[in-house]
Amino acid sequence: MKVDQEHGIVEAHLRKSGFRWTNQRSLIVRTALSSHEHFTAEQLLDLCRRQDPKVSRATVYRTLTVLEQAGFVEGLDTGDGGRRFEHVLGHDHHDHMVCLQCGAIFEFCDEELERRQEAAAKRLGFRIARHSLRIHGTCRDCLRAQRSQA
Amino acid sequence: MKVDQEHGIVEAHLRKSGFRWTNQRSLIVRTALSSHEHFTAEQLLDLCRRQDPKVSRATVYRTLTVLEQAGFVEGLDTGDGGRRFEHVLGHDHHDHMVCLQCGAIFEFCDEELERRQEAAAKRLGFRIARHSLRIHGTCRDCLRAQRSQA
DNA sequence: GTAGGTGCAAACCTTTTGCAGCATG
DNA sequence: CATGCTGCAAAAGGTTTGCACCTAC
Repeated sequence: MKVDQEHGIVEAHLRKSGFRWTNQRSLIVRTALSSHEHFTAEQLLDLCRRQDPKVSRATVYRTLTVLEQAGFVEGLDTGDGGRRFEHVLGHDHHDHMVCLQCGAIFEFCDEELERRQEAAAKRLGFRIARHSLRIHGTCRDCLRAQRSQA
Repeated sequence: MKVDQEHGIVEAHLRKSGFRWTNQRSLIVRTALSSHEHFTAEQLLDLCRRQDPKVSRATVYRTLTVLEQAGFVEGLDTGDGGRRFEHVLGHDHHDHMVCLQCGAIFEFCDEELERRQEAAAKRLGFRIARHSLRIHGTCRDCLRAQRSQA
């Protein structure tokens, strides 16, 4: 199964980087990889606790930090002070549109956008580590709902 | 002076929108307009308190909300849970590169980037309210410092 | 055996809110 | 003079940290 394979990749990478591979990390990684949504730290904690009720919040946060630095997970600000995470393994890079009405997140991708960002960075002598393009607005469904109400 | 003029524009707009024009709002707006940096709410509070030590934190936040909704100010997540604001009056829209080493923020602008975002939104039937493109990485100066150290 | 990781609870930081009093229109 | 705004202090929400114990290597 895909999750098992990716789980193995993460394990190998973290071990090679000198991290210990604990039961908690294994569980958190597996849970994150199985989660196809954009999840909050709190949601991930809940999911993990279904398997092992005594996983601590701190460990989930600490593990998310490790995973984010290793590049397996990406966090994106939701604009209201919170963050959502998504795993990146096996996904192509994409950007996000966030509906301010219903909170839905849509993914999209545009190669040209990427290229122009790189060009802009080069112009300034800046080395890109990551980038985040978020478009906030109203999604098709909410627009439709608004119109039918009016 | 430019700040006075912009201050007048904000005042007129808010009055017209049914908001009251209080001493506090006047002070906060003037201070924000005079601040050419990307400031945090707390920094703005400090600056205001130099003029009037009893301005409250709540009023600064409430005023920032009003200004943001009116489109005079834009907030951007710093990725660490905080936000920085900038005033928008008289500035063209631009995006940001944030140096992860030194925290410096660089502005850049690319019309084609804007157009392609609009095209992507149109494809999904999404109406854009605002968007935020942040590129994280290492700035020219920090890269140079790294190299000279090595 | 010894780093490094974990769980707990408390601390932290930024932002929001309830409420009584005040000032604007 | 009524409503909207302010200041205060407390609450809220998300995340981090100190510390004693535990466990992978």
